[in-house]
Amino acid sequence: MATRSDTTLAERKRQLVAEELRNAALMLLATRGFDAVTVDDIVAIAGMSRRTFFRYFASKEDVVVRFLADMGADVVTELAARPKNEAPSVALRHAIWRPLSGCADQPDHAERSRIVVRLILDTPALHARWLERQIQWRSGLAAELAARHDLDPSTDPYPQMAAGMAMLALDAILQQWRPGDDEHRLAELTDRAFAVVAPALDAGADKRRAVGRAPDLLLAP
Amino acid sequence: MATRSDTTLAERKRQLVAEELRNAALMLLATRGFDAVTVDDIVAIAGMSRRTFFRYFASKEDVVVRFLADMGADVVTELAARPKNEAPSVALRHAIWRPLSGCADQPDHAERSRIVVRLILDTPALHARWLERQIQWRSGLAAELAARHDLDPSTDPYPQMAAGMAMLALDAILQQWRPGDDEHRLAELTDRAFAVVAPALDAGADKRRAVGRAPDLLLAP
DNA sequence: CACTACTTGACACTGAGTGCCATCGATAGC
DNA sequence: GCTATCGATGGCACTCAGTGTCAAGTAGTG
Repeated sequence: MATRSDTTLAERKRQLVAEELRNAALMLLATRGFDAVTVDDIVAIAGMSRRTFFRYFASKEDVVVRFLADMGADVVTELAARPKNEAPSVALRHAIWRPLSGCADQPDHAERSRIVVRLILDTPALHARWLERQIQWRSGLAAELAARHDLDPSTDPYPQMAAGMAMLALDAILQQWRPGDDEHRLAELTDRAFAVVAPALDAGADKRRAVGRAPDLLLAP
Repeated sequence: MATRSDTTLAERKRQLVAEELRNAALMLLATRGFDAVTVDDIVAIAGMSRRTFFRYFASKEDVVVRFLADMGADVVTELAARPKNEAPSVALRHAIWRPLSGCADQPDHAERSRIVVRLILDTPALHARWLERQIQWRSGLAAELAARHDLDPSTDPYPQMAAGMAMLALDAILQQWRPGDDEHRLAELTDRAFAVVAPALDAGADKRRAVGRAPDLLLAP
């Protein structure tokens, strides 16, 4: 039996080590830039061996991306918790907002997150891994959306694309996140981003949606 | 002065070498899988040195991704060529369709392309690079869209997100591309994917679009 | 104390990617 | 016809990411 809820002593020790490594990594990467830092540099600061680093993180990119990766699970669970009759644009907007509000409430934690976001968006290698993560979330969101609206995800492109539009909104928000932005400003960015995709999100969720009215189809009707 | 248009002899020789390397690479990668093939394997088949490979391709991923990368430029130029008053959903649909129809007209070339697409979508490392490329196209498309509709891309999230939606559609199309699909089937997939995002594409392009009607905003009006 | 499970560090190894230099072949100028 | 030059190539050595393996240390448990 575990001593407390589900975190054993060993578990907490592991998290401590991981956090130590992450702190050292983020500090170096944010100041010197991604390519100018080697794993040896990181473990030298953290006072551990190179091998230990790779026991905790799958790659150098992983340290950075995982810092924001927990967001993904939050988004999916938040979407699942939204009322079933809610419009997709509203449910997804609140789902995306969940981790953002979590970032924004403590200013120091928010600033740290913002710096990591900038590092990711400005470093091609990190950006690629970040998008890879997003795809996993997208699949989770798509499955949830398909269930909510009783759609077949293997034939209907709506769930995947709706989830993708939520990710586009997230990207747009993070892209415009400026230093010193408070929670109010982030909420404003979120509302604006979702205003763009909302028409598609809400038009497509309905099974009896009107197709074929589109002009100039590649396939003549 | 060049002997013919803009391709010198040396230029054509370079392209020939690149094609030889690409053929060897694609053949091996498609049969054995991405991780099971080393660059040494590739150059052994192509009969060249390891060093030469990296003079033509920036990375192992690059060989595969560049095979489809020329699509990007086509899409942007096609969008620029569409009539200025055309609805965004129509213009973008035809822009995306351009490289797809180019793929689909010769069955053998189409099948080769389809296999490469599957390899990319099924290999995480390749998928990440593929998305990295898409980001570049997205910026190009966004710039073109901003110009078409006289929007300021630094403040208005529409151009970037609209370009992103076009990429989502492209992803959905490629994801559903099955063996033996002819041009007609690809056109059908394209129409269906764009039917999903069209409402947002066409609602957002208009400067005087209605915002604030969205229910349950994060910011109370 | 002995046993077990887990973590760590050290070493060696593969493979990607880069810098450097010697060489070869084609072309231009004498 | 000879040579200087330029670009492409190959070979070599190097850095760095990432992995497998093994020995040692450090808990908890009987």
